Amino acid sequence: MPNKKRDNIFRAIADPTRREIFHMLVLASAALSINEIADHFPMSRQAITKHIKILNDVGLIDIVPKGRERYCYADPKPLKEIHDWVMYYEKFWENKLNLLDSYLKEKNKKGN
Amino acid sequence: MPNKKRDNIFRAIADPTRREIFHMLVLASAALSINEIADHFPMSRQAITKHIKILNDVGLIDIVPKGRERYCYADPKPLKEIHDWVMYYEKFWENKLNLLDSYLKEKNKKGN
DNA sequence: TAATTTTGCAACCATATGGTTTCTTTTTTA
DNA sequence: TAAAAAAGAAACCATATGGTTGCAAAATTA
Repeated sequence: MPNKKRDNIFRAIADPTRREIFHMLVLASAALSINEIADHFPMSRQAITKHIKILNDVGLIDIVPKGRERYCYADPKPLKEIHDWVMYYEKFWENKLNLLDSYLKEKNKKGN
Repeated sequence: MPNKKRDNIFRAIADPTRREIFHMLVLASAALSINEIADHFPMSRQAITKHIKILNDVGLIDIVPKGRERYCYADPKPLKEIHDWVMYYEKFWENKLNLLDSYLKEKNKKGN
């Protein structure tokens, strides 16, 4: 049973440029237009527009049109999906213990 | 300043098949060989081998060769990178408040 | 109204990605 | 020792991805 929504958000945050756009918007005290965002990146406005569309599709960015501009706002709520996924495994790294460690310890004890 | 290690782990978990392989190994009480893993998926052993290599490269899977087999263990520790990234934004979805919400509220108050 | 600004749309391109198949090597088992 | 099993290596393929450029449309400004 594939979780398309989950897949999409994992994909959305996999790209470093998209994470940077998102981060910029979280830090910004005001909303930023497409051009204002694009100005901070070494690539074309169109490339940024595509990234913004992907972020918007998964709900990480809200867009409010105003005149000829479109103002972008970060919305971190969808990250809860990632949060829930990753927290499931927390106990493992917290313990600093995993199956391999146990295996190697057991192996040493037996001396083979 | 690009964080290559971070980029790689985000990329590694972006693929649903890789997340499933990883999850299978976390749940497994014992280590699993490549073939044992591949048997659970509708694709070829070689495809699975490639996924395992990517997971191994970022440290999410440890591999212990034993005879002609290679046993795989999940190691969730590298997920701390994802955890740290996502936790930065937690306060936002916890608040159920974001810039857009504030903007719209403000807008309503002013009645324009 | 004419020029400028902001954006969208569409075509295009190179490379990355996720998959396949075939063959070889190494190890185990019969 | 011969056959079978596990895995790696390499070539190949279709599509996805991240980028580009050029042009059109809508809104704003001079």
